[in-house]
Amino acid sequence: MFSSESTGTKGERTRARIREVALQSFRERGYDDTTVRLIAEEAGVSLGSTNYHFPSKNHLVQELYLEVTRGFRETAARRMSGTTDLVTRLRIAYTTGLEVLEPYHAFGPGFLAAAVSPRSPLNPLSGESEPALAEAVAVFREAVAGSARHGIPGDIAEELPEALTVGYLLLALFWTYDRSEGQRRTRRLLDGALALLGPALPLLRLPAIRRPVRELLALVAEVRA
Amino acid sequence: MFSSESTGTKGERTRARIREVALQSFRERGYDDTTVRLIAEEAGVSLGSTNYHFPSKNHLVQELYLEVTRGFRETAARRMSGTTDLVTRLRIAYTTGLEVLEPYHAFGPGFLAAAVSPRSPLNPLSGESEPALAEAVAVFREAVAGSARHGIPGDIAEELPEALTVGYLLLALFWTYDRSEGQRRTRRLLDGALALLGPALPLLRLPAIRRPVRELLALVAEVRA
DNA sequence: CGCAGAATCTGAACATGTTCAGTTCTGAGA
DNA sequence: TCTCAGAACTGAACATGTTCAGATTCTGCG
Repeated sequence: MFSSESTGTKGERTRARIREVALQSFRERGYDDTTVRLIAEEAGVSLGSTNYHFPSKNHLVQELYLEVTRGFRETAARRMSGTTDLVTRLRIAYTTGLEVLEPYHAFGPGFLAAAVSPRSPLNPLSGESEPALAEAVAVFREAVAGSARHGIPGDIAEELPEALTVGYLLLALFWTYDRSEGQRRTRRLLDGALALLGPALPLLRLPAIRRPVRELLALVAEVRA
Repeated sequence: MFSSESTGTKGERTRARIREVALQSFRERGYDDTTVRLIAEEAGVSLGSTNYHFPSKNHLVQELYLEVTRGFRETAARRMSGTTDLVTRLRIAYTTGLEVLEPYHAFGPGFLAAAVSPRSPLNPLSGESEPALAEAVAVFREAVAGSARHGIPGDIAEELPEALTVGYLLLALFWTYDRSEGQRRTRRLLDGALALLGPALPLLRLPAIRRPVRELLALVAEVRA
């Protein structure tokens, strides 16, 4: 509520008001039921005004992304500070990542449909989402950086944060589809993957494993919309 | 062109004509530039008529799916018949899967956006896509069934085809994002994954590996929109 | 053949995101 | 205080997918 206070130019205030009304509506009504006309009405501006401040409806969701990923980063960083074990830190990162998405699960499909197209500015991998994506990558970079004795070869460790972030996006994709109570299945998927990570890490010392893994990580890390 | 011949009831003929015009347009113009009004005009029917025969635009893409996956199954089956090595068979299956998608790469984003939402009938994992998905699962079931001495524990082999199909969908997702010439990067991703599969298969005999893998496969195999 | 009911078809109307030509307002400098 | 360029805003118009009440055509039966 404070951000729509009377600070900045008139334009900035209007923009903030639209932003706030939109985010509130996305949270309450989801993506589809939040129409641009509704936002305009609740913000007390005309239809055209929303498009003056935000080029498209998707740009408004972008603002939501940013808010969510910022919370992600802060919470995850705080929680990870207690341990230096890589797998444990990753578990915290992923679990927190699912937690911040929680309030939006009911609306997952709507957001997902708008988000997944490579052309959409809403796509987490698109250039316009870069700030939000950067927050997520930072979480995993910290997760890796703060861990000790994980014995991961340097060249692989370097690509890891980006690849782990893609992993988070895939986990979120699974989560969107997951209709089990409390998204229990997604948790199990995460548990299984992490359980595999422990025994698998030492294998990275074998060239027959390390070489393809490095190649895969590089490809995945570079994926961009 | 034969399917719009004068066979069946009048309704069936109109339906076939609409279907044909739509598929042709999807191939030429992609998803977005194929408007329902355009289809109606080219098929010589009214706007409402298309919605009488196909409840929505997405249902028309469903028809395209089916045609593509049928080609996928036929071609893959023919090509796999020469070998019994699991990894080789999988390579053939996945490579063929990418090949049948080839003509649509330019329009990937449009189709993808329409397809990915769990609510969309267009979603490969939705109930309405079941026939198309079944064709794909059949490809991978055959790939596994026709291979010899792969040494995969029975309980895991059972879930494998469904999980491999999800793998194909993810590969297609990566492919959609892949803007490298001829989607070279996707091929490399596939190569890397398959290179990992060879050395990894024997590890399935270790309980610490097998247990989480089985859990993961089960979760992934059951994913439905 | 004639007719009733079902199948098929029609086009206007609606909701929604987006565009844009034009209008109003704001604030810095004279 | 006055001016005016640019910022901010407006609402009509457009494109598109979908819906629906009604018109038209077809089909089988007497």
